Amino acid sequence: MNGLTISELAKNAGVNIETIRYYERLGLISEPPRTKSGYRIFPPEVIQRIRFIKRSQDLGFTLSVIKKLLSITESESSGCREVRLFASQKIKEIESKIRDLQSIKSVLQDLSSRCPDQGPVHSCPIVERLSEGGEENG
Amino acid sequence: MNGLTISELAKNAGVNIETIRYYERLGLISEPPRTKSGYRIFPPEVIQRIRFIKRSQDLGFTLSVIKKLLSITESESSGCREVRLFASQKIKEIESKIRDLQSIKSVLQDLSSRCPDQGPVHSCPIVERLSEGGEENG
DNA sequence: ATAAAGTCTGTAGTTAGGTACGGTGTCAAG
DNA sequence: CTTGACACCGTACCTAACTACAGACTTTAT
Repeated sequence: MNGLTISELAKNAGVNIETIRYYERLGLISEPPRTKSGYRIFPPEVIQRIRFIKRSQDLGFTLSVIKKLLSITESESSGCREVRLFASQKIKEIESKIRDLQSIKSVLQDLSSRCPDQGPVHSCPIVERLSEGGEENG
Repeated sequence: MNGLTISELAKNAGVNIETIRYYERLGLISEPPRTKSGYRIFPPEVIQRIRFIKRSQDLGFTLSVIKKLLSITESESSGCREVRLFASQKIKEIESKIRDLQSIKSVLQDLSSRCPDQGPVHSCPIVERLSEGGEENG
């Protein structure tokens, strides 16, 4: 039998042992067969599966999204379209996050540029802005 | 005495009561005086302080950074320079985050553009990329 | 006087993605 | 047969920033 113990799998996939058991609990990898004494024996293709998970995380997918993604790639009935849908949704999310960050950045840059970089803090426009906020008063 | 109860403060500052007690535990606001029966009585300026905290969060500062920021704005000896340092550090962080997101986005866009949006998943470039990764093989 | 609303404390739960530990059982080498 | 490495399970811990709850006490309104 050409299976891997949990630590062999961990080494091959580049993750912690506990992470594997965690993924199993979450249903990201299926429960492997066990030896008569209860040790997990993983089929080698689980290495690829864990790498898939890790690469997907790098692209900003959460584990719950990855779980769905995996089930799509496994089901025979579904195809490219659904996967592409995931991707385009994620692109939208990323774009919106970038916009948020850019507007925060320009606020900070504006404040910084008006800060004399010397003198007491009570004349600092950054602090003023944080202290007083915009126009709103409730 | 013109103090606020915790719920008055919460309403004025736009936060939850529990959040106020949480900030107190973290040392973001100082322990207020109490009535003889133990109720907190907040000086009105705490409203501004909590708003300061909230606005700083909006700009991406964590509570621990905000705590330092608050101590700077309170100390007489320190000034603009330190505050500006915080801001420019945060700008750098934001820029790096934007770069990360942009590179993730272009990977996804590239994959999406090569996806035929039909057909089975085993011919989908997105899935292929996730399954096989780049060149590395360990 | 009594009920409703407010406050107190300490602790536990939440989300996300793990990591660590304690106590026990198992496998391979010498 | 003993030692050491490995594995098992369940649970607790971690960061971050809250949020909720139980059970007791206080204040306010009627």
